[in-house]
Amino acid sequence: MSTTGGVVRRSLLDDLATSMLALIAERKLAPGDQFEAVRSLAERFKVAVPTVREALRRLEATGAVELRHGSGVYVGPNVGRLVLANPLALAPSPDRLVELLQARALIEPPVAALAAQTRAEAALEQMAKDLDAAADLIASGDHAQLAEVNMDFHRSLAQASGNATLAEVVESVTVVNAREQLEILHIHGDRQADLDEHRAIYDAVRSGDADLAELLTREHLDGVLAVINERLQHP
Amino acid sequence: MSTTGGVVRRSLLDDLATSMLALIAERKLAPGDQFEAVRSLAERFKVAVPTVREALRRLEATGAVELRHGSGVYVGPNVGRLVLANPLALAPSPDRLVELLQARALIEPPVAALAAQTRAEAALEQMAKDLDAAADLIASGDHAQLAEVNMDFHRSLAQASGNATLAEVVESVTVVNAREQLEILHIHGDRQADLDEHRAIYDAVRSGDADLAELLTREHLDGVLAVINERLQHP
DNA sequence: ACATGAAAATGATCAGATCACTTGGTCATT
DNA sequence: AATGACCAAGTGATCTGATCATTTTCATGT
Repeated sequence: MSTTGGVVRRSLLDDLATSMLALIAERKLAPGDQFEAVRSLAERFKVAVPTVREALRRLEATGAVELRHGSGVYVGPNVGRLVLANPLALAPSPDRLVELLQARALIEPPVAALAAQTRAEAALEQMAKDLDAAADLIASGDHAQLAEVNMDFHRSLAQASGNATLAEVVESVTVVNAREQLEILHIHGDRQADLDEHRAIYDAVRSGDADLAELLTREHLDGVLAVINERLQHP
Repeated sequence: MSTTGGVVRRSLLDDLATSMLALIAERKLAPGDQFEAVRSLAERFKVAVPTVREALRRLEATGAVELRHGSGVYVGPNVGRLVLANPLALAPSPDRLVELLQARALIEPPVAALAAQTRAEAALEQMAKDLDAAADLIASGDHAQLAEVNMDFHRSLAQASGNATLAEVVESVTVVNAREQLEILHIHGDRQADLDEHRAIYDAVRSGDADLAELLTREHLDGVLAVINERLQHP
C-alpha cells in the first residue's frame, strides 16, 4: 500500500479489486458460484478489459476468484480467508522444512486439545473418512495419494477445534509442499504406525480427552520431526 | 492449479510467473532490489506486455514484487515467505475477531516459551525498542501509533523464537486489522497495564525463563480477550 | 554548489482484434 | 428414446500498438 504523508493513493486497480470484491459480497456469492464475464465487468466499471484482467489476477492470486478459460469467472475458495499459504512459495530448503515441522509441533497439539473440547461433529466425521481412506491407500500402495490424505487428517483435526482461524493456520502450514515433506516420510517412515497414531488421536478427540489428544499429537509430530531430521543427516 | 487426469496444464501465465520468480532467485535479488522493466521482461520472455503485467499482478498480490509507477518493478518484502495474511481480507466480523484472539492465545504462549530458550539477540533488541517506543507513545497520546507498536512487540517476540515460519504465522495472525482490534482495546483497555505486561514478558524471555514467559503471555492474551469480549457484549 | 527544468525511462490505461477453450444445443445414428 | 458427433455462441487468453502519468536523471544556468 503506497502512502505519502499518511494519505493513501489508491490506484485505479485498487479501486477495481475492492469494488469487485464488494460486488461479490453484495450478491452473497459463495465459493464456486459464477461471477461475471470480463467484458461485462469492463463495461460495468467503465474501464478497459486489460485493466479488469489485472485486477482479477490480483484477486486470483489469493484464491478470491478463479478464471476458467472458455467458461467464466468464478468465486474462489479463499474468499474471506484471513491467513493463507503463499501460493507462490517455492520448494522449501531442508532447514526451512525442519522449521516448518517444528512450527507444526508447537501449534497443532494445543489445537488438538481444543478440538477434543469442541468436537465439531462434521469435522469428526471427516477425520473418520480420512482414516478410512488412508487405510485403503496403504493397502493399494498409492503413496502419493496417501500423503495427501494424511495431511487432510491434520486439517480435519484443526477444523474440529471449531476455530476457523486456527484451521486456516494449520491448513497453511500443512499445505506447503506436502509432497516434499512426505516424499521423505514415505521412504523412511512407517506408514502403518502413522495411521495407528492418527487413529489414537482421533479416539482421544472423539472421547473428549483434551490432555491425551494434545499429548498424542505432540508425540506424533515429534516422531515425524525425528524421521525428517534423521533423513536429512543421512541422505 | 487446473488438472485433468493428473496432467497439469500450465498456462502461459503460470509459466511466466514462475519463470520470473526463478529469475529473481537466480539473480539473488533481495527485497527492495530493482527487478526489470515490464517491456524488457516482455521481450525477454517473448510475450506481450499485458501478459507480463498480468503475471506481475499475480506476484504483486502476495508481496513477491512491487510495481512503482514511473520507477520500475522491485522485489517485494514477501518473497520466499510460506505463510501470509490475506492482503484482500475485509474487516473481520466480531465473531471472527474473537476467534482470531483465541487463536493468538493458543499459539503465542508456546512461541514465547521457545523464544525464551532461543533468545535471538537481534529480536530481543527489537523488543526493547518496541517497549521504549510504546512508552513514548503513551506519553504523547498517539493511540493509533501505539496500537501498531504493540503489535510490533508481539511480532518481535515471535522473531526471537528463531523460527521464521512461526514468526510468519504470528505476523499473519497479528497483522489482520490491528486497527479494529485495538480501536476497541484503546478505548476500554488499560494502556499502562498493557505495557507493564509486555515488559514482564520481555524480562522473562531475556532471562531465559520459558515457563514464565509462556505463562505471562497466556495471561496477557487472555486479558486482552476478556476486554474484547466484554466490549462486544456491552457495545 | 544549488536550483531549475527538459528529457528519458517506466508504469498505467486504453482500444480493438484474433485465437483457444467450454458449453449447450442440434441432429443424425443406433 | 438414448447415444454420440458436430456446430455455434459465449467467454477467457493473448497480441499489437498507442497514449497518458509519474519518477528519475542529468544538462543547464545562476
